[in-house]
Amino acid sequence: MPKVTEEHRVARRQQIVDAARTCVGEQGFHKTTMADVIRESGLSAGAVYGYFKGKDEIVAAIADDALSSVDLLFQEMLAAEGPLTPAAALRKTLDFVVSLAERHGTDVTRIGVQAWAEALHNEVIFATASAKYRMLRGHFVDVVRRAQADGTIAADANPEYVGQVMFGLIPGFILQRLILGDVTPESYSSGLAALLDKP
Amino acid sequence: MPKVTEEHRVARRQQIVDAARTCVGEQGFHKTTMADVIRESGLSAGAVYGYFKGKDEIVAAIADDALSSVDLLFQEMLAAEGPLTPAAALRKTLDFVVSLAERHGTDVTRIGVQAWAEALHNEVIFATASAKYRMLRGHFVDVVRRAQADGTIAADANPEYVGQVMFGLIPGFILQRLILGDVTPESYSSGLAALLDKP
Amino acid sequence: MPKVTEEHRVARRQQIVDAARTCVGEQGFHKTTMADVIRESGLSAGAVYGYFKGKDEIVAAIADDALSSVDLLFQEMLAAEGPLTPAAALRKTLDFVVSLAERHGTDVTRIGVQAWAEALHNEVIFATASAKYRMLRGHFVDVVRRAQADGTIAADANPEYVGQVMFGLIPGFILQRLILGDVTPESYSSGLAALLDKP
Amino acid sequence: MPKVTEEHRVARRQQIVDAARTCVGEQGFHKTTMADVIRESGLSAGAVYGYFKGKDEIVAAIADDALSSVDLLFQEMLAAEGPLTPAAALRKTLDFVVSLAERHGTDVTRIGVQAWAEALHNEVIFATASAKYRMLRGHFVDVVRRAQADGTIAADANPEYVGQVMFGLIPGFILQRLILGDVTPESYSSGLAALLDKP
DNA sequence: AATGAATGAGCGTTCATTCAT
DNA sequence: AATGAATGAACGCTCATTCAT
Repeated sequence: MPKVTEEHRVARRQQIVDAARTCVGEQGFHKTTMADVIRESGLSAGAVYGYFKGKDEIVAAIADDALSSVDLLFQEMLAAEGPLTPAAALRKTLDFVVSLAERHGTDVTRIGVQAWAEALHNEVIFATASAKYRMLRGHFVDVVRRAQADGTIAADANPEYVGQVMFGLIPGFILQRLILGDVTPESYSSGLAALLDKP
Repeated sequence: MPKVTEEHRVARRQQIVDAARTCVGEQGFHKTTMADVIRESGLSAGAVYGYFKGKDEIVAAIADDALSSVDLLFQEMLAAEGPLTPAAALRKTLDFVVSLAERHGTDVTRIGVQAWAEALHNEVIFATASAKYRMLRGHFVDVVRRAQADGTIAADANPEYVGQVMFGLIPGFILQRLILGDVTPESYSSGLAALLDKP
Repeated sequence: MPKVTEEHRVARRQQIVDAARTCVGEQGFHKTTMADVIRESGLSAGAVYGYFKGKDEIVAAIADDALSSVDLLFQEMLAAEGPLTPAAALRKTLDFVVSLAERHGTDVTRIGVQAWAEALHNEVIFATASAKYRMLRGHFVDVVRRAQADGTIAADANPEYVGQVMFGLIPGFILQRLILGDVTPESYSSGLAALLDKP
Repeated sequence: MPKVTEEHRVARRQQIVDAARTCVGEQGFHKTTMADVIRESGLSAGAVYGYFKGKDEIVAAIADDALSSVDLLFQEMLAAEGPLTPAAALRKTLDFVVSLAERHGTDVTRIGVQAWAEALHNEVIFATASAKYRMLRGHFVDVVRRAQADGTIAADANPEYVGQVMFGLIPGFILQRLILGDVTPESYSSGLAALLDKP
């Protein structure tokens, strides 16, 4: 039992998650078999089980990744002080979602949609989704609060509720992009602008 | 028990779909086994296979039902001539979604979310989802066109794009309701109103 | 429960056997399902079971028919008194086999081959095959005895043994015809003649 | 138990084929279930499916074995130069068939008869049977050609046709042995001799 | 006599996981 | 640490047969 560096372990783990993500992106959580993941990862069954207790743990790891990814944007976006209108925040988010979707070989948003469904029957993923989305929505609430400070949004509005709506626009964008294939950040943003700009 | 009426056949079929919906609502498409559906339906394996070619066909039937359900609202809503602001249409839709979710023993929106994920890897369900959602979104586009006629929305806006946004708000509502559990038609509508009413 | 004439019963029974023979000729005994037979016969499940106890009985009926068919020839062939050399008897038999095979829509010899296999694991069919083939072989033994009387065959030969050989040529003819497809009564007879006519 | 030698794999495969042959010999191809083969082999379901894609492949393997077995004799018989009369070749073949039948626990000729029936509805087995029997019959044709060189058989006879007859005697021997139970290489050979030796 | 919907045991096969090497 | 052959419970589905009508 030769000892192995921590780096090695991390790299191996990532190798497995990457393989699994590829499989899940192509076939979904349930059609993906451990044999698929093992083959794609280039490791042996025993090795994979040395890093993950079982399929559930791998699925949870992928779902976690996919669910977290949008959050990254906000860390830099909100760090930059200054005015950020809700419309601008949404536009940046949509652009980021698309860039995520087109990155790598696998469309992360497809994994995300899988995760939504999975969350309804899998406690671990439910907890992750719940936490990640509460945090993400919280960022939108922050944006709303800034907008209220700016006077862009009425001061007496409930910022939580406005945050629900802003956050709530994202899943619909992802879904239409995947299933109807005809939404773009431009079309969606301009549609929102038209709704906002009351004549 | 031969020589059975058409009604009987339809009832039996519904019995199976209902049983399957219950199972899928509780466990998801993939964890639901045919044995589950058979047990829940109270029929025998052979009987179930007399009405459906296989599991895929049952899954497609449930997904179809779930995906279609919201459309019903629009048939009456749009039939009523007269002014219908986008905000009002959305509010009515959300109320309807909640009433659907609370109807029966099974929350239809949970099936809907399953169907989104399934559509990404199942051609038949993809086609259904695509068709149903294009139609549903089309109804919102109609509402937008009326609003443009009324002057509620700028005449030079692209109604398709505005329709994308209105339709796009629904999945986010469903998802937050299921995963975060704190959105209501009231909160969501008032959040939207705050966003719309520019000071 | 209306009474039905005996003719009607016989006709119905034949209808079922014919349907079953067609199916078995196309798919073999085991791939043929009762549903196939029921569909092909144009009757209902209940009706079929009114005439036969079950699949085994139908299979036995078909096998019986197929196994019996060659015997018919001998009844007329032997009835005609006069010299009948073994070679001539065999030739007539082969011609008859071919005519049986090409009769109707179904090749009876294919059913026969099925029956050979089935006889090895099915007591009823074994008994039938055993009886029919013993009788058929007996006819050849009669031919041999006549040939011995004529001096065509040595008087001290065991006619049973010669009968084994003559009868034994038939399955090989049937098999080569079905699987190699290149034997004819002519080729086979002339091959036998060449073997017999020692230079 | 990883890292297994090629020998081990071959042995395991044989273990499965042997088990399957035993089952098929007792019950026939169709009554033999995978559960039977699995139980008889002493392996697990998964292990069996690691060596064969499915039941069809196992059936094909057994049929192939059974159909090939007689060919072995000819390789040594024909290797020995020198006169080999058709009658002698046939006698040797019959002896060999009987020795095959009595070898092991399973009578290979029973499997062979199954294979004949199966070939009529199974392309793979048809192809195997066709090839094996064409080759086997070819060996008899070689014997006939030698006999023509020796003057044992008329030079102007078609050796292919004589080969058909010689080969054609085997199935009839096998069948009578299995179904009538009263033929032996001795009785069959002496019957043939009586037919050949024209007074 | 005839119907055909219903039954349910049992089929062939898969796949997450283990453990001797 | 790593291997991969082996496990076996559980899956989706078929089909000979029955029986209320």
